[in-house]
Amino acid sequence: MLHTANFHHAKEVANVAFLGSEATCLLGLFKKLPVERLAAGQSLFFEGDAAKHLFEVVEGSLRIFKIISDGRRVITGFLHAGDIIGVSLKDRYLYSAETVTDTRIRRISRKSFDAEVANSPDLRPEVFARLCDEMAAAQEQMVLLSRKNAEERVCSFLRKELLRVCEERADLVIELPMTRLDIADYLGLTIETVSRTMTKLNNKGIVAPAGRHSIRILKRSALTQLAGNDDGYLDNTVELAAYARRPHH
Amino acid sequence: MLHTANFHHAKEVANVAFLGSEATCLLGLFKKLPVERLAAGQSLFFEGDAAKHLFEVVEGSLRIFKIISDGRRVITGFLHAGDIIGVSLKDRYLYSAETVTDTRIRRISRKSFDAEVANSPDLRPEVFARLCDEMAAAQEQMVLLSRKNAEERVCSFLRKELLRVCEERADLVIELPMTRLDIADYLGLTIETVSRTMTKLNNKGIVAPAGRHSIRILKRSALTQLAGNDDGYLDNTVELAAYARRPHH
DNA sequence: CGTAAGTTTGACACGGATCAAGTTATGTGG
DNA sequence: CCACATAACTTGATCCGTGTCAAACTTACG
Repeated sequence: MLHTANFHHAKEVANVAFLGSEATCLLGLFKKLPVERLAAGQSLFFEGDAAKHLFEVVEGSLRIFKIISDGRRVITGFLHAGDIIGVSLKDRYLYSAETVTDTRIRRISRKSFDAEVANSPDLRPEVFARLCDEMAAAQEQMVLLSRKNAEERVCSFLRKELLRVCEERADLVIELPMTRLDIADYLGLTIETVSRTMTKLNNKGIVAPAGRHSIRILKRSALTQLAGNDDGYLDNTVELAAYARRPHH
Repeated sequence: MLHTANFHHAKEVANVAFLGSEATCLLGLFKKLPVERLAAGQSLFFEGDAAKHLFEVVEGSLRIFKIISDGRRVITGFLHAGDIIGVSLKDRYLYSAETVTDTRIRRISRKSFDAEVANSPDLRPEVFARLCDEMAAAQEQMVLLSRKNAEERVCSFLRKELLRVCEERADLVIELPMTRLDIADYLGLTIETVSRTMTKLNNKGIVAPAGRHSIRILKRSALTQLAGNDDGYLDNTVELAAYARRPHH
């Protein structure tokens, strides 16, 4: 089995049970741990490795992905500052993780993490909440991959990135640190289709180019519209009516 | 917001905190609760409803699904006896649930469930394990929807159903209680493509028809082969080598 | 036995993949 | 700081797998 190669191993300091840290949130568990730096394109761990650590993303972005036969890659998610990698894992990593940009992380052993969580009832709801959010995101992604066309996929992606950085802003320039290939492998498309779709959105005046790794959102509402309403219960009256009209069973 | 309409409401008996039940597994929490019966095609709850209950599937099968604009349906999973519905939920159901067959279920209020779990450290690892399994399944499904062709999808599905019922058997006739439309909406295909793919697998001598809701597996290994190895770390040497060969960043 | 729902099969269309070429960034060494 | 090399991206032409539309067939059930 593969090791976490290609990675500048930091010594595992102070990871062994400093119980009673009394952190009030999960990120608090990482606070006292040393920060490690990773250059862009480095591997953090591989799918199948023993899941010995959890990681806090302090700064930068990562991709997590799975590889199947003949080298097809599926990116199941991107991670950013404040995210924790590995909450939903048992003994093995279910995916590989690589940095997209230069990144700073902190790591905690699963052993310490589990011990802290077991000892602190306050933390359990947050672990649970993070798991649920991860699950909800996975389900939205299944919807996207199952039933959305290229334009809906790209708009969903841009909208998600937009919501992540600014809840309500007017400048509307978002950073997309990942490459087109990353986006394609995340959206279940090819790099060419992503590119063409971006061009189409330019032509429609919905977005405008702002450097290779940034994009300006001109019509936020159009983006939402074209994302193909997967907002679920916020307003699914229309969807459920259409569903009822559809012939099944 | 929609209510759990179309559903024969049972009175909510004995759901309020009978702490100290000392169940050693999650299913134990349901043991003393009354069984409810549902006919095929009944709704259990709708996406967006307040998630007041968790359900144990005692017997039968259910589908969980999301509906998006213009009525497109995505089935995110099927559930069977022994499964628990709603572990990964916070306040709202993220999907709708319907019975596929006549079904028997037990229900517990989320309040009781949470209280029992909070009070019993033994149960927490099982909650966590079920969440992780659900997450792992969701990721496999993302891989399937993102990068697999029709044949790989159908073979993956048949293989999954096969592994679910018999770990190692020779008779190899599996029940598929759901309709072709259900399978299609689960695999991100159309009913016609599912049908044609099944026919192709017949012609190849890999499966044989055994009634509308059953199928005989003739070549189990071929099925595994054609499923497009997403087995991850069990043997991903080949995949990783192919990935390394691929040009990126 | 008749009807309707579910499924299979066929003909054709189309969205996105593939193959190929050209263009624009990014980074590197002189 | 510029010239060059290379990676990343865009655009175009064509192909193919799956979707769509339509019809025939099968099964379940009243």
